[in-house]
Amino acid sequence: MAEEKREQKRSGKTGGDRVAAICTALRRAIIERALSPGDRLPEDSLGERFGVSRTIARSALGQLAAEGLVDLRRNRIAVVAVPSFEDARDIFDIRVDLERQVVRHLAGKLTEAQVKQLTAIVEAEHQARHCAEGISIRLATEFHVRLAEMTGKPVLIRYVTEICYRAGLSLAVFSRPHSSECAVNEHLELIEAIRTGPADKACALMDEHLEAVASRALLQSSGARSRDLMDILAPYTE
Amino acid sequence: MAEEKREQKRSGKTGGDRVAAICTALRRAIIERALSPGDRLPEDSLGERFGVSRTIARSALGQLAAEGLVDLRRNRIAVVAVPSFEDARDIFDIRVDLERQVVRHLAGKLTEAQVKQLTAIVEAEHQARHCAEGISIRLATEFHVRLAEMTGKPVLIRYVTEICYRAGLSLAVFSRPHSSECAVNEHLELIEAIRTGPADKACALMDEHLEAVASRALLQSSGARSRDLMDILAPYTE
DNA sequence: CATACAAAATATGTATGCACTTTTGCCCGT
DNA sequence: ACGGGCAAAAGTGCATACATATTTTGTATG
Repeated sequence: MAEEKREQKRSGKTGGDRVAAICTALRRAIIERALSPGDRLPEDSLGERFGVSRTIARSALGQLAAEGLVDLRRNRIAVVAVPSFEDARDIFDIRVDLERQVVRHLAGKLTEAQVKQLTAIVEAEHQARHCAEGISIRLATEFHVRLAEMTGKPVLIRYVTEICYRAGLSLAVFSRPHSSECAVNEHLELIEAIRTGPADKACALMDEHLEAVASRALLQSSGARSRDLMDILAPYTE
Repeated sequence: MAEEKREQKRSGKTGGDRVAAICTALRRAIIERALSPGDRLPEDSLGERFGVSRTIARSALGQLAAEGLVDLRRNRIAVVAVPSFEDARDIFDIRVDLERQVVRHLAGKLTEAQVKQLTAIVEAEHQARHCAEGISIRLATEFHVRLAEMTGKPVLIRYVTEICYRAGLSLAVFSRPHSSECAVNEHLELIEAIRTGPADKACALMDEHLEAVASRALLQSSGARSRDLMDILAPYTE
């Protein structure tokens, strides 16, 4: 028992955790807005689509529900979660705290390779800016997740990642298209501040950035685009 | 199959979620230290114990793994998680931020009934102090969870609850017996500060309290009681 | 023509069976 | 005795079957 052997047999065939694969796919579909809040996720369909049984699909849904991305009610079809306005506000409040910790741990300690990696993401973000809305949003999220990963702290990574995805989902509910796209410049400034600046300065910038993202979406949108079919169709009823 | 239907007969068949029931039971067993970090949790045994099939037990384990209380590795028996020292530190760092938010939202806004409810918990904590170590720890955790619940913010409640349980588990690994028991007085002071005091004052007290709990355990223990069998047995190898 | 109601179609909840993996423990060669 | 290896036991991974719950569809009726 003195030694641990790496059992990395996960290539394609069996073994590679299929539940995790489905979770990853769904997370991405959600963050890219291929799936919208409220969209139905029947176990059968998922299983068929991913070539697994309901058992696996169900397990993946359970996992995503634990992450707050999916709403799971007894005997009911799972749906992509629909965060309330209050949820969105709370999610961003927590996000600010968590990411401040990330910045504090990283300030002045980024390696050259890390800076390059982050810059590459922002670059991709910039390129996807006009053609692919969904991709752009995913990359913006990935920027923050990567940042967290650079702390090397598993617990922090996990919570930041989860809260970032939930924030992205919240924005899908409350933000108008394109409202968060000026974030590209802010991301570049963040990299610079974290690389060079003192921790306090960098933290402040991150706070500012996140508050800006939240404000652009949460405050501007006059209290949520009501997803209720009745309200949506109101203007069309003659 | 054994003909035993020992429990779980609530509301006939449609039973309130049995997975959740098992999760609750296990969480409590862990926080009360009836289960220790590293203890094995075979699906069969759990299923038999709770009168359900492996399917349900497995699902519960998945849920707890998502909460960081259980370690789940492929083809291996699930075990109660064993947080590393770094994990424990990170968990407490995050906890401080989250609970500061709780206090900020609650400061000066506690109702009479809420104060009474909290006081009752601390009272029970005090009584359990000498006879039942596990119960005392659970009540201390419950105090913080209840506090979070009083914000009425589902997202915050969820994260605080989870992090409190993980913190409790961490203490099970790193703290010596009885090291966190003077917390009773601190809890009483907290109630008072939140009830009357300004938000900043109350937040500071909460920070202080949590840092104290963490310090008593994490710093005092000379760098973690290494759970590695090799190190543990070092003094015994004659 | 709108509504109520019944029944098919659809989906979830859970147990169980089988294949595969890990662990345990025994047996044998040295 | 001691260690190595092999086979049984124990445990997980996953699909499937069946019971139950929900949703939709179809139809009869006031």
